[in-house]
Amino acid sequence: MADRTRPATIADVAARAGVSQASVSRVLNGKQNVDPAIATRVHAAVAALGYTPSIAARSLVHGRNDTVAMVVPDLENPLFQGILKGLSLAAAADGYRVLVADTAEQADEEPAIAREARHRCDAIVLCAPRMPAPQLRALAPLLAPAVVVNRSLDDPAVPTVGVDYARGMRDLVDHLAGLGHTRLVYLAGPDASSSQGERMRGLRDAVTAHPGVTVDALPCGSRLDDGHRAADAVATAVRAGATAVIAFNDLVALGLMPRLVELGLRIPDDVSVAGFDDVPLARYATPPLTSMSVPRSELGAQVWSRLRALIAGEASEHALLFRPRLEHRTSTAPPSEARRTAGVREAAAAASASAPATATASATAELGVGA
Amino acid sequence: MADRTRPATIADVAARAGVSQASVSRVLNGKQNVDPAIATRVHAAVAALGYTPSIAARSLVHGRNDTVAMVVPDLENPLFQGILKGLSLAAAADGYRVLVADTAEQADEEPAIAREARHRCDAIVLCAPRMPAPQLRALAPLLAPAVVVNRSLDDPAVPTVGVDYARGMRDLVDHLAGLGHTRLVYLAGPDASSSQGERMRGLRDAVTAHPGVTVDALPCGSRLDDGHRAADAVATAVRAGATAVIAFNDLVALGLMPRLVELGLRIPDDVSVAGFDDVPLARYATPPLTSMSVPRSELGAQVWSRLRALIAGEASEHALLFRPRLEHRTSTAPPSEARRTAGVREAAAAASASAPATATASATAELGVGA
DNA sequence: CTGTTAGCGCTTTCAG
DNA sequence: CTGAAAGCGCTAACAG
Repeated sequence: MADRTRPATIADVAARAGVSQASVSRVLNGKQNVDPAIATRVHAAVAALGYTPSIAARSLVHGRNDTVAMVVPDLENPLFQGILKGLSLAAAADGYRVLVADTAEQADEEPAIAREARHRCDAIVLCAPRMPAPQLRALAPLLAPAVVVNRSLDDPAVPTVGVDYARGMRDLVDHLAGLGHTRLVYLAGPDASSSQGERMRGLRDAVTAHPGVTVDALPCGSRLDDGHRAADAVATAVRAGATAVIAFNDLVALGLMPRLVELGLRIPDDVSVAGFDDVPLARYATPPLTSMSVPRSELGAQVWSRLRALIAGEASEHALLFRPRLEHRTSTAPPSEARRTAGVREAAAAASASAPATATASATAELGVGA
Repeated sequence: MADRTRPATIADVAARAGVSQASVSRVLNGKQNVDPAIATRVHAAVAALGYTPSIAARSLVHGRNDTVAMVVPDLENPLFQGILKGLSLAAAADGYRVLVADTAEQADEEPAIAREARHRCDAIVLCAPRMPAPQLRALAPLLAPAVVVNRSLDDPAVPTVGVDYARGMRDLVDHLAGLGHTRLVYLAGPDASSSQGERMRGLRDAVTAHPGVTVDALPCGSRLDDGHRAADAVATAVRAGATAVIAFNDLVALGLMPRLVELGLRIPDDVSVAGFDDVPLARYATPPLTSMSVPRSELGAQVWSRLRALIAGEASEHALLFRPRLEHRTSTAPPSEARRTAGVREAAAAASASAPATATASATAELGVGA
């Protein structure tokens, strides 16, 4: 039937149906009023030839290709995955597809990758937590239509969909303080990460609001391994009187907890642990991990909503910020009375048995009110 | 300088450089020998105009757009993510980008989604574990160039990159049998999943090879929740004498373990638990989860290697199958002597205290030699 | 209502 | 070695 050597073109269909290409185009795009008889013949020809319009040709004419790009630093991060999924599904509902560009954490390559990806698509979603703010501020407008996700940007022309990390941290500290914790440890994320900065801000606000509470920041990272490696330092801090740990995110918390247990600490009896992001596994951790829930998919969906508006030529909407929600689980509880009141703890003794005594105080930074 | 209203075209560059479009094209594509003087002027014009070739126009002429599609049933599955990441990175190294098409588990929509995605790209990667084999066998060739990942397909024209799930299961049972376990429980994945079928095959082989060993298959699923929900049934089986559980994958195992502990069972003292895939979190689970490691990124990289060959017009390579590697961790250990020899167990009593006595025997299927 | 005619921006013969 | 011209496949005026 159909000639399998060369994909059928609109000309083939027109010839076969005995009409002009314009008519075929009209029929296929439901334009104007077309004689039903012609429509029938066109459809028949299309079916017989197995014709499908060339995306490339159509893109050239229309100047768009119904595809949007999303650059992500790491496809394996649950947060970015969720955003991508939400975006992908929402965009698909409008006939758009998503092109992914994993920058493999190469922050310096991001601008180039973003431009290239944008060039192939009608719009772009920037997820670049590590990119210096000035650089992002300069880059984003050049990529328009673009929306920035997971961080803020002071440019009304570039919509933003983010998470109020500062507020989330503040709420988390409120939670811990409410339980009676006064000496907290924070396992910090990558210095370059924008959300890390926002978290620190939230922490400072919290410390100001809770005069009796202190938070020591320990350098850590954003992944499972980082959390695992930070366990010794945390144990040391606990021995020195800390009763709760806030991890940069759930991955860090999840990597941290088992090692803490290995070091002889009980969670939450000896130390409470909280994460951030509320990844699916958090509720199934041992013990179930208290976390600040972030609506990953919804972030992606909202990104699409803004991107679509931009593509349609509408003015950019207001910045959107989701407030994380506390998911209180077993990993956080009031400090034991002994730990709460005394300077010396039973648990500390247990911990010191297996934990190295290496002091990491030099890397520690206590958050002052104005710090 | 550059006119910001309309993107510069090759004609603009040609005019500005005072040469023909053909020359511009030649310079930009490094074709033939071009007069250095002309090249210089072209480059200057390009820079001045901020010119970038139109991807759409180029695609129309070349008949390709340096993009490949990948359809996945669920972007949140760690296995698929890993494959996507590996593919994305490998493809990027050759100047290709990846378009993702999440089918949101709508197996019946897959063919349509796949065709649509393929139509926008030069090739496609099919990850469709739930699609009936006959349907896939019929579809894949129509999508060529295409490669199927994570399952096999009996078509020499369609390359395949998969995981030897049967062998993995076999090896896992060997491991468990070697530890002394004889009564195993298998938490089965979705019936429609091809890898579920392969796992069952491996299980049957194993049972045949180990005369004293039996495996009871319990319907379960492929996600955290599924594992969590299956805990009661597992506890019942343990009370009835089972000493080890093999989960369809790590997600299931990770969801299962905490609930098992809640029900009063100790892992691995009362019951050993093993997963499959070796997701990053497995090693940080409580207890660390024994799993069959699958090279996720490598799968993606190999997929790209095959796809690239196909795009280049080379003959399709032989099917590739990775053999999972055992990662023996704490969650599997020899059964306690008491459990191993006696028909009655101490742990069972503990378990029965909190676990409902509901029998799930009706949903159970023991694997016979020829089953 | 339908056919004709220009392009969309780029590459590529084919002359010169 | 370079320019002119012919498309790639499709859509969108513009006439009829």
